Amino acid sequence: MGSKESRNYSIGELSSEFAVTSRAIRLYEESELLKPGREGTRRIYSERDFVRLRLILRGKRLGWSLAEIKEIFDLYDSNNGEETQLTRLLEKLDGRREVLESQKQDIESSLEDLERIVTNAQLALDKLDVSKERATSSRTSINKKA
Amino acid sequence: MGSKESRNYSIGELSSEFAVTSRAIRLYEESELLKPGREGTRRIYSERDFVRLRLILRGKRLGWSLAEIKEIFDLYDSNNGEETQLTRLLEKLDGRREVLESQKQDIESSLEDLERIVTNAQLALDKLDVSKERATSSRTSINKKA
DNA sequence: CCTTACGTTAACGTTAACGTCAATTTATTT
DNA sequence: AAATAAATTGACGTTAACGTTAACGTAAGG
Repeated sequence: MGSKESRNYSIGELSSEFAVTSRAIRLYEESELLKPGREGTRRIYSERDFVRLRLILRGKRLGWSLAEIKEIFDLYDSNNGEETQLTRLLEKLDGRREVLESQKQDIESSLEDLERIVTNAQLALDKLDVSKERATSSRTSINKKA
Repeated sequence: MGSKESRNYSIGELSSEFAVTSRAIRLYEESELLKPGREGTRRIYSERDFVRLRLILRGKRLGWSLAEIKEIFDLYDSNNGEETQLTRLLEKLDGRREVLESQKQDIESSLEDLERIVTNAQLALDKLDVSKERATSSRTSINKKA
């Protein structure tokens, strides 16, 4: 059971894989988001760390702070099967879901705004093109007639 | 034409309306995101400022920096109808759209993750409840038989 | 006139999230 | 063994986005 052939990673590998500096990765450890093992003095990252780093960066792209990300990790980790903990977990998760949903709504509003602006700009641009076309209509019309 | 009965706002009104400090609002001005008029020394905000403030806060909820938000505003404002500007505007807008779309994807991945965790927690909780129910089955079964 | 509420500028403080050395150690290649 | 590459631990610097405090102005109400 539980014998996943899991690779290990050096800090440099993670760094280049995810395009973050090693400084950042160490900071994430200091912030208790990653807990790499040691091989002597060197950090040795497991598959779990790999996954977590991906989650961290995804969180960052959504504008979350390291503290918020840690809260989620802790939440998930503290799942010890006790009813109180489970209930609390569910509550917290629901809170997060709400935030995500409203964030999604913000994005959709933004996309709508963008689209309106794009449409207007396109319209303005088309008008300009039409003017130009008229300005060169002699050549153009010949082509059209042919 | 163009005679929209537009209200004006004091900094305090905006502050309480959007639940941000006046300090923040002044900072947004300093960052050239808002350009309120003056009535003597006091700032007087127009409907346009009102709308922009809403946009600013939406941007912030999406994790954007004030500089990024300003870039968008500038972009939008610089729409002078020249072809080069229009083209540039469209390019930039497309860039923004890509970011928004990928951000949306991040959110959906997060929501999926959440749902998986919730499902598991629910399952674990249900099992606990079932155990409890068995423990009190005498009373329960009477009710069911009746 | 005095108080109260609201607003102003200016300046310093703070926190988060890193960047940037510097000095040293460890591992690998030649 | 010597050189090179990759890591390590401090420690200090930096930027963004405000918070906080001080010292003062202004307008309204009692």
